[in-house]
Amino acid sequence: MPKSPERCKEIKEEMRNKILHASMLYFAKNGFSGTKISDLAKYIGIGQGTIYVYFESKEELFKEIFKMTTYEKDVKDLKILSALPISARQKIHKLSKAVLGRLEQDEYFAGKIALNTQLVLEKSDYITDAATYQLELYEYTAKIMEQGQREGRIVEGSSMKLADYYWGVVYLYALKKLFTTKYEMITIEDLERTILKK
Amino acid sequence: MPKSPERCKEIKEEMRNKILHASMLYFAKNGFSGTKISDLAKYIGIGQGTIYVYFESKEELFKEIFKMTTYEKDVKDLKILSALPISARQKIHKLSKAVLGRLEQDEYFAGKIALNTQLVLEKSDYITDAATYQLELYEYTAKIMEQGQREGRIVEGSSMKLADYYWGVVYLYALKKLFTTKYEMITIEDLERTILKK
Amino acid sequence: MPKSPERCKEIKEEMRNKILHASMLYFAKNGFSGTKISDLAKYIGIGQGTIYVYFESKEELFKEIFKMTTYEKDVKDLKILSALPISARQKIHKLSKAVLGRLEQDEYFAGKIALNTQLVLEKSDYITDAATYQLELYEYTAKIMEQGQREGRIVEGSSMKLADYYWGVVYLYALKKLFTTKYEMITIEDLERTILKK
Amino acid sequence: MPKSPERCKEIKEEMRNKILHASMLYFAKNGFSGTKISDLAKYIGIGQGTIYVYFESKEELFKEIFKMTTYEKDVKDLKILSALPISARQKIHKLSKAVLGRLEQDEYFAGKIALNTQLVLEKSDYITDAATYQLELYEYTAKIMEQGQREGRIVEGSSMKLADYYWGVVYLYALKKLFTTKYEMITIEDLERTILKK
DNA sequence: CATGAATGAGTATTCATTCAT
DNA sequence: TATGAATGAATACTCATTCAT
Repeated sequence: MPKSPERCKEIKEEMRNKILHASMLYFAKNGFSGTKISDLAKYIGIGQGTIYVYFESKEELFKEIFKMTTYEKDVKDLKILSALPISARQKIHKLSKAVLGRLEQDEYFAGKIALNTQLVLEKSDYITDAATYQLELYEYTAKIMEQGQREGRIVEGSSMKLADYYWGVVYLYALKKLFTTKYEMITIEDLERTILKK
Repeated sequence: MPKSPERCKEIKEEMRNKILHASMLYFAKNGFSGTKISDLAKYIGIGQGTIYVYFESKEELFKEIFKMTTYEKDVKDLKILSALPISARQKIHKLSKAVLGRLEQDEYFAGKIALNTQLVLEKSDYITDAATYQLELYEYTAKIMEQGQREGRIVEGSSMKLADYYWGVVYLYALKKLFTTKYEMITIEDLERTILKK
Repeated sequence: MPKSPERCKEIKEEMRNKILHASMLYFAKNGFSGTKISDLAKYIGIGQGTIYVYFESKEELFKEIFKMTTYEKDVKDLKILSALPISARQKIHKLSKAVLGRLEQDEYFAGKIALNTQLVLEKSDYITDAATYQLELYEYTAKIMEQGQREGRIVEGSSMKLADYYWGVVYLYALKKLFTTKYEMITIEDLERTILKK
Repeated sequence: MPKSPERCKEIKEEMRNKILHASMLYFAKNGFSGTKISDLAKYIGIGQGTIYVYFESKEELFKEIFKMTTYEKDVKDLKILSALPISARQKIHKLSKAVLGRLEQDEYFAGKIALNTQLVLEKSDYITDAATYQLELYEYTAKIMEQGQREGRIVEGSSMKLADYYWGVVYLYALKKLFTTKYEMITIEDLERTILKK
C-alpha cells in the first residue's frame, strides 16, 4: 500500500516548490540559455530526472517559474497604499521603505524582479502574461506620482515616465543584489530623490 | 590573387570590423550563451565559416568585442572634464548632457554599456580587464561628486556610491534603448536629480 | 501478516501469472524495445515497482514470458498426431482445423506465435532456446509432409520448405489476429491448399 | 566562393537519399524504437549530427522513409497488368514471377514491404497515407481474382480475402528475406497454389 | 578568402530500475 | 507486498567548430 495519499500529495507539492524556488534564483542569475539542467539539478541537490517528473521541459519549468513570480500580491498592496488618505510624499516614503527593505532581506524579491529582465533580454513571449501585472504596478505608482504633482511635491513630467524611472532604479539594485557581492545599497532618500521636487 | 597587398589588408580589416560591430549588438541583446554562431552569421549576412576566418572561437570573438568596447576613450574625456576649472554642478551637467545625448543617438554606446552587464550576468572572467577602466570611470566621477559635496550642491554620502548610482541609471536607460521599442527617455534633470541637492 | 503460508504463495503465484500473461500480449504487440515498463504497468493495472517484485528486469520478464510460451505442449500433440495410423491428408486436416480454431478463439495462441517473430525481428539470443521446440514442430510437420508426398497428396519439394511455408501462413494470420481489427480469416481449405496437390 | 550551386544541391540530394535508403533497411530490420540514432549513423557511416541536417527528428526521418517506400509505382504496374486482355491465370503467373523475382534480388523491396508491418506493429498513424496505395494494390489484385473465378481457375470466396492472403504470403517471405540468413524461398507454383483451383 | 555541409562534444530528455514508505 | 517518486545511464538532439570546395 502506498503512503497516505494526502501526505503524498503534500510531499509532491513540496518538491515541486523546492524545484520552482531554487530554479528561480538559478535562472535569474544565469539566464535561460546559460542554465544547464544538469547544473541546475546539482544546485538543487536532486537528480536530473526528477526535474522532468514535475516539469515537461526546461522551457515549461521557466514558464512555471514565471507564473509563480508574478507581481500579483505587490499590485494588491500598492493598490491599497495608493488609496490611503495620506500625502503622496508619505506614500512614496512608505513604498520606498518597503521595497528597499525587501530588496535587502529577500533574495527572492530581487530574483523576481531580475527575471522580468531575463525575459526581455531573451525576448520571450511570456512577457504578455507578466506585463499585465507590471503595467498595473506602474499605473498605481503613476497615480501616486500624479497626486504628488498636484500636491507640488513631485517633479513635473509624464507620471508614467516617473513610475518607470522609479521602478527602474529598484530593478537596478535588484541586479546589484543578485550579481554583486560588494555594493553599497542606496538609501530611501536616494530612491525618493529620483522623483521628489526639492 | 595578388591584388594590391595593402588593399587586401584593408578589405580584411573591413570585414573584421563588420563582424565585430554587428556581433557587439547581437551579443548585447542576446547574451553570450543566448547567441548561436549560426544565428549571428545570418544576422550579419555572412557564412558561419567566415567568422572563424577572423576569430578563433566564439569566446575569442567575445573578448575582442570587449576590447573594442572599452571605456578607454570615455575615461580620458572624463579625466579632462573632472580637471576643468568649473563647478561640479557644471561638470555634472556637461557629463549628463553628453551621456544622454549619445545614448539617444548611438545604439553602439548603449550596447557597450549593456555588454558590461552581460559580463556580470554571465559571470565572465574578463571583468578584470573591463573593471579597470570601469573603475577609473567611477573614480573620476566620484571625484566630481566630492567636489560637488564640498561646493554644497551634491548630496552627502559615499562619493563612490553616488557615482555607482549615477552610472547605474545610465546603464538602466542603455538597456531600455536596446530592448524596448517604446519608452520615455529621462531628461538631463531627471538624471542629475539622483545626486544633486535641492 | 502470517496468513496461511500456502495461501500466501498462491496469491504471489497469481500476481506473477497476471503479469506474465498481460505482458505477453503487450510485448507481442509492441516489441521489446517498443515496450516501456511504465506503460506496461499501467496496461496491467499495477504499479511499476510491482513488476520488479516478481521479475529482476525487463529482460528477465521477457525471457520468462518466452519460457511460458514455448511450443512444448504443441510439439507433444503434433508428435502424437504424426504417429497416428491415418493418412497425411487427414493429419493435415486435423492439424489445420485445430490450429485455425485456436487462432480464432485464443489471443494468447496468436501472441505466442507472434512473439517468436519479435525475437527474430529484434535479433534476440533466446532464439536458440525457442528454436529447439520450433525445429521439432517443423520436423514433425515435415514428416507428415513426407508421408503425404509418398501418398501422392502433397506437392513435391523439400518437406522442410513445405512445413516452413505452412507454419508461415499460420504465423501470418496470428499477426492479423493481433494487429488488425477487421480481417477475413482463411478457411481450413485455404490453409491446406498451400501444400496439397490438386 | 562556394561550390557550383547546382552541383551543391545535387550533393545534398545525394546525401539525403543515402540516409533515406540506408535508414529504410535499418528501420525495417530493427523497428522504430529498436533503432538508435547513434547506431544508425554508424551504420550509414556518417556523423550523428548529419542526420539532423537533413531531417528534423528521428520521427520525421521515419515518416520520410515511409513516403519514399510507397507502393505508387507497383500500383501503376498492377493496374496495367489487370487490364491486359489475357487470362487471370496468366496475370497471376506474371505477377507472381515478378514479385518473387524482385523479392529474391532486391532487399529494398523486401524492406518496403516489411516497413508496412513495422507501422502496424508500432501502431503508427501514417498508416492512413500508406493504406491508400496498399488498398489499391489489393483492389486490383482482387479484380484479377474475380476474373479468375469467372474463368473457373481461381477458388471461390471473397476476392478481397484472396488478395489479402496472396500478398500476405509475399509479406511473409519478405520478412524471411530480411531476417533470416538461411531459408528456402517458395516457388512461383507455391505462391500461386494459395489461390488457384486444382 | 568565403562558404555551408559534416562533425562530435555537449546538452536536453527518456526510461529501466531502486527504494522509502 | 505494492507503490510511485527519485534516480542516472542511455538516448535524442543542438551547436561550436572544421574543412573540402
